[in-house]
Amino acid sequence: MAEKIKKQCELLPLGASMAIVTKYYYGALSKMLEQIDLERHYTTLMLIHTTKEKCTQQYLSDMLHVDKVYMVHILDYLNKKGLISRMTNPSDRREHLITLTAKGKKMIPKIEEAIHELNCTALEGVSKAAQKDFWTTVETIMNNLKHLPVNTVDIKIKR
Amino acid sequence: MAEKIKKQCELLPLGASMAIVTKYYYGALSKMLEQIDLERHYTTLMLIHTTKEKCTQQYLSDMLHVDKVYMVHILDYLNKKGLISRMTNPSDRREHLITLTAKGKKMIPKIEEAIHELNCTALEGVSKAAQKDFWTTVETIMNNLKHLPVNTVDIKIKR
DNA sequence: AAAAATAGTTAATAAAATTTACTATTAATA
DNA sequence: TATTAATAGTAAATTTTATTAACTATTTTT
Repeated sequence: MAEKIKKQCELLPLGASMAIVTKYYYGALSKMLEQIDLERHYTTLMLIHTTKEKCTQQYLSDMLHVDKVYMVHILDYLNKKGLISRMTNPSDRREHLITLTAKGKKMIPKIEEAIHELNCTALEGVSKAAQKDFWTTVETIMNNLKHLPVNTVDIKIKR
Repeated sequence: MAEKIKKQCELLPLGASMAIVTKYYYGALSKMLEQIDLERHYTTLMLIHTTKEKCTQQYLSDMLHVDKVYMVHILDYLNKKGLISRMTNPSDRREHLITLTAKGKKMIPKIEEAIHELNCTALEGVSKAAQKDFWTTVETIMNNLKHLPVNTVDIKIKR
């Protein structure tokens, strides 16, 4: 009978490798950006900058897969730094539209540059074709995992 | 002059995508394993099981890229659950060798199965060749980022 | 023998994330 | 149209994850 050989990467959680890459990446990014007056939440700031959509807090939460409660905290932080402002959407007063302040906009190029540079560093030695395949696989993985049940049960209590 | 077109994935941190995959993955894994009496740190337990190396706390910290201080906390948790034991290495009494208890060993198959299943789910629709390329790229990224300076300065004070 | 390095721990703190319960507003529906 | 349900965001409390500094014990280096 043939031995059933399992590779290390099949047995260790795929998520573990992703977590390690994430740690390395953000560790390096915050080191690269230590000269600017912002220690955290570069990604949120960049998303506010790059999005063409109506930028509500819920939108940011959905895009970054962060709970809206924590998003409040992130935006409070960015707001305290004077980088963003919240404005009630007059056509739907539940929504707060998030925009960059002048100070926030001024900070974008440096962050943009650091991200671009770090992305390039990370993918050094990976051919353009392999990079494309990599992103395709990442997207497939996301789609495969997206709709699996998770442990955050949301029981509605009838009052 | 040619426009310099930047793709979304070039501007948004690569780490952001990795973070999202990580979240999805562990969310699904802990859902799959909600029937066992262990809510966290599946990866650490699996690594203790799979490693052929001398399994010290420092080794686990290095492999999972978790600070040794936090590793103490993780192992305290696993120990409280009765899944691991610590034993001083007689040939180097600084080291504590970590092993699974009988209870710990008994838990492995279910975790192993869940990880294998979830890894397969995650990579569904990705050809074997593309999977191999994916892992190669992940490893390249890790190596490219591994030695970059990070923000955790470690100043030794002369006494 | 003294100094430096390594493995692990403790306590304190900070950051990230979650839970529950809430207000305000809009959409659905009976 | 009045009630109910859903959505967007907030507040407070708590838990989990991670970091920092200071420490003991042991081994290695000089």
